Amino acid sequence: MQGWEERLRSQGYRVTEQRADVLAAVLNLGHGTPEEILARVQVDSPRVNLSTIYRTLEVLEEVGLVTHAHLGHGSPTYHSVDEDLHIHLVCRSCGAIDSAPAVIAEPFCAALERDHGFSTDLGHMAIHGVCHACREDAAASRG
Amino acid sequence: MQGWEERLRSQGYRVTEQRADVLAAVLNLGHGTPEEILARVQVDSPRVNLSTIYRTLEVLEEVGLVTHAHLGHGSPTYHSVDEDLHIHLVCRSCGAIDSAPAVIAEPFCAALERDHGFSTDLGHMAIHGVCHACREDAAASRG
DNA sequence: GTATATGCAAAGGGTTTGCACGGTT
DNA sequence: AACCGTGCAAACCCTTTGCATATAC
Repeated sequence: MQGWEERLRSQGYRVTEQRADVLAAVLNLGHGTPEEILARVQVDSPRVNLSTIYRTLEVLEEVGLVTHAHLGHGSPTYHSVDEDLHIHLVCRSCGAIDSAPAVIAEPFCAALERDHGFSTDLGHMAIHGVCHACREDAAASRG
Repeated sequence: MQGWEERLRSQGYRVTEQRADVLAAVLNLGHGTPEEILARVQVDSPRVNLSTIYRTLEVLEEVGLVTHAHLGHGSPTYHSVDEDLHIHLVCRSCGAIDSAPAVIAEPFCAALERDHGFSTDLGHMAIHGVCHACREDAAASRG
C-alpha cells in the first residue's frame, strides 16, 4: 500500500488523517461495514464521525483504493482493492459468508461477455444460496 | 397461477383481497419494488397501506409464490416464482438491468457445488458490472 | 366468536445533507 | 488566503412495529 497519498492528490483530493485512518481500518479489518470501520477508527480517534466514514469511503472508492459488495439486506461491505479477488457466497439459512477464488467464475463471466457484452465486476459479486453445513443439517433432519 | 389460495390456506394463512391484489400486481408488473407494487395495487384499491405490502410480500414469499432479489443499494425487487428463471445484470454506470437466462450460470453453479458444497439460488443472483452500451460509450470517448 | 389481517401512525436503522469550523494546499 | 474536509445535528428513505378496528374462518 504505497502511493495512496498520490492517488488522492492526483485526483484533486486532499490527504487527511481521517482518510488515512479509514484506509488503515479497511486494510486491517479485511472486510467491514461502515459501522464496523467507524468502530475501528474510533479506537484511536474517538472524535471521527460516521458521516466522515461514508464520505471517505466514497472518495477512496472513487480513486480506486477500496470497493464494496452488497452481501444482503444490510449495509454494504468494503474491502481494499489489493486483496485477492474473490466472490462471496452468502448462506440464506445461517447467514455465513464464504469466499471463493474469483477464477471459479471466469467461464461464466466469459459467457456473459460473449452473449450479453457485459463486463462483470467480480469483486462485487455476491452469490446467494445454501451453504454446505446447512445442507447437511437439512439432510440429517429429513432422516 | 392456480391454487394460490390453497397454498396460503394449507400453511395456515388466510385468503384476503389484499393478498390477491399484491400477487396480481407482482404478476402484472413482472418485477417490482414494494413501492412500485403499492402504486399498482392502489390504482384499484387506494386504501391499501405500504405496511400491508411488506407484510403480504413476506407471506407470499414464505408460501413460495414470490421471491425477491437484491439488485443494488435500494429496495429489493420481487417477482413471481412462475417466471422463467433468470439472473440480473446490473450496470454500475447507467443502472440498466438486463436479464440473462439462468442456464448460462449452470456450469458456474456446478463448480460452486463441487468445490464448496454450495447450492446457488439462481433467481436471487445479481451480477454487477458494465453493460454493453456503456462500454461502447467509454470506448468511443477514448477515441 | 376467535384469531388473524389491515390501516394508521410512530419508531427504527442506515445513509445523506446543510452548515459553521478547522485543516490542507 | 482560498478551498476542501470534518463534526454535528437534522433530514431522509426504507422497513418494521404497536395498537385498535375490520375481516376470514
